[in-house]
Amino acid sequence: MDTAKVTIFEVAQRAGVSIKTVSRVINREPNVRDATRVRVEQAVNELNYRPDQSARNLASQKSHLIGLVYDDPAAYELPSSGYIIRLQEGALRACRASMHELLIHPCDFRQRTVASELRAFIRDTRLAGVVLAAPLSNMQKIVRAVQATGTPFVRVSPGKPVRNQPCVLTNDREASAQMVDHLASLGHRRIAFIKGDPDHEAVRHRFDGFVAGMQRNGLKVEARLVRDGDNAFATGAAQAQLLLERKLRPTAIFAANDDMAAGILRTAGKLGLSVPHGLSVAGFDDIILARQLDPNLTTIRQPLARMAESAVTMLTGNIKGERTVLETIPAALQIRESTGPVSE
Amino acid sequence: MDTAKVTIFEVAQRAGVSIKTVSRVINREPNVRDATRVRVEQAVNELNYRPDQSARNLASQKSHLIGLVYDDPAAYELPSSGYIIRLQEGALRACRASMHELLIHPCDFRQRTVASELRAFIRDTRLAGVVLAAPLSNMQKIVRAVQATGTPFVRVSPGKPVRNQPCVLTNDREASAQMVDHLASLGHRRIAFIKGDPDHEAVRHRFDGFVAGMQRNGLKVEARLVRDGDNAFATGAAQAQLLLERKLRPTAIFAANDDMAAGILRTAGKLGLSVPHGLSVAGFDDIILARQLDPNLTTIRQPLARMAESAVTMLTGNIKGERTVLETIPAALQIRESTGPVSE
DNA sequence: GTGAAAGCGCTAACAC
DNA sequence: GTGTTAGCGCTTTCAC
Repeated sequence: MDTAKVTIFEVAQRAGVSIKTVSRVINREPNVRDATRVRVEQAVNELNYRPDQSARNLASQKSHLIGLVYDDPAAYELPSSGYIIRLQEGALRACRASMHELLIHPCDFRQRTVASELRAFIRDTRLAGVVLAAPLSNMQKIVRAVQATGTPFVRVSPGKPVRNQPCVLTNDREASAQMVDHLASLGHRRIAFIKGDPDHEAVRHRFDGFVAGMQRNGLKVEARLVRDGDNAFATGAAQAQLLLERKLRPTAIFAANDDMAAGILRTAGKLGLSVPHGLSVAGFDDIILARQLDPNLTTIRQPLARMAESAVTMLTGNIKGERTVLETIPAALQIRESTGPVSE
Repeated sequence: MDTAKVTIFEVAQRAGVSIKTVSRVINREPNVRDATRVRVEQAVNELNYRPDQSARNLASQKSHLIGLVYDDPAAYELPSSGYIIRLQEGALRACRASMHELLIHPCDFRQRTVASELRAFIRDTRLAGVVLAAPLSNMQKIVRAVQATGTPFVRVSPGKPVRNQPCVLTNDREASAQMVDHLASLGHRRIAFIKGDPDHEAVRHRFDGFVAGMQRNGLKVEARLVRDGDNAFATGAAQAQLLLERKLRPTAIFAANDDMAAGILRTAGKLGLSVPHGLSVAGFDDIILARQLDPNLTTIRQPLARMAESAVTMLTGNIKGERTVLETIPAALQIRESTGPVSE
């Protein structure tokens, strides 16, 4: 197919310039006369020349590899696949645009050795940059380990910014508050909330947003209507059972994630309570299942793909001198069938 | 954090050997006395030396990168995320075991330029090997493009083997037949089948397996009970509607994939037909949704992770001289709630 | 604007 | 068994 590999020398020779000039053209460096540039480009095309990445990497001491680091789903249940795929989708988009390649690196934060393992990975691969996804991006032990390598990195996190740690955020707290606005506008006043896994900082913000939303709508957060959860379907189902057994039951339940919201729907079904007529249900994440449930789940969609895309762009852009250190991409309410007006 | 990078020279000096010996130790080459090896390893540890991948890549003309190539899900609906994640999971497992890194590369086979785009990718990254997943692995135009690069590759395919094309297979045809065995053992005789997307070779085998299964159980394949499909939920729902409107309706419907099977369940629900008492439903793929449906879906699970793992192992193993060219990993029936005895 | 020379840190081939 | 000598194909530095 290809004949022997064509190197920068052949190109230089054909274009009648030195290899350095070819190098300049390839790397879009300044200080090349237009005419020269054109000649070189022509030679590149004619010879079908492609620079050898290994050689560039060695000489320049960096690679064109972006690492995407996220929590290892093998340890989770499979719903996390949607989360990961969307991150990858965005990261890949940005990688293609900037001629980088994407290396995926799930890692288990429950393991003692994460930090050193991550350090080794980054060092061995000489990554051009690292994208650190939640929940890892909210664990300072891990972020610091990455930071210590000196490799550019960006946190992708629905959380709070941290000094000196480049980050792509989303306004999940505000989005939660907006969900309360939505429920309030439908006439709901007794709104229950099922919290998420307390280990996930990002998920905690959702409760904060709920509280903020209740307050700004003049509604009272009743302690009994706020339940602990752990992000699992079963917990959503169980807590919903407890909430709906009450004499004065909530007219709406907002769960910190979709899995638990799905559990709520199941319980409502079992209790013969129609949704949304007898009960409104809202979730958070917009997992694939959300649109497959009956009724479709009203939820909040984090712009994961766009966040990851933006993170990679920050990484590959920074190299050329631009500097973005913080960016916020808004989450969007997905109003669907599981929320409706109160009917009492 | 790290001080100046330590190179093979420092290690050699400290161990009192030449750099070549260090290189031998690192690459586990033979011809090193044990005592020497130990001294070198000690020096490596003391200095915390890590070989520079870029340098090795350049010198050895190959990288430690494995490319995982699959159809771009952006063009599909999101259920494919489970498929991709499982492939990645297995590939990553094997990569970690052999000290390789995984580069993911979704690509859209509907695009005219796939072949050349893939070629450029493989060439530019100097991959150590390529794993080609279905449906791409069943498209000869694409397989040949990969083959032409000279880079080792393995097809991951629930399909038929092709001469000179290393492949990890699964017995999906036989698994489909086994599903018919299962249904037949429950007393079903009028079993309908909804075919998949005719463009996907792998999905066609499922129909073949259905026919084989019917025959070996002495059952007749009724043309009217075999419906065309395209892998989509909506199609499953629509075809189920047609099938269930018949005066002599099937007691079981077997769909070529889970999405369509989910559609069947929906239709059955609408028609007030209880599953499995009034109708048995079986799918293929074991997507995440399969266990979330009510009733849980009986289906067939392709061992995707193990297939991808095996593919990467073939790739990294071959390099050391071993040669496996074909491997078959069996798919397993997942008998759940959606199939049960006929009740007529 | 352009070029010459000097590496980047390793592996390969062959000598010892 | 072990060492020596050349590169791998590029980028960098600095001269012109």
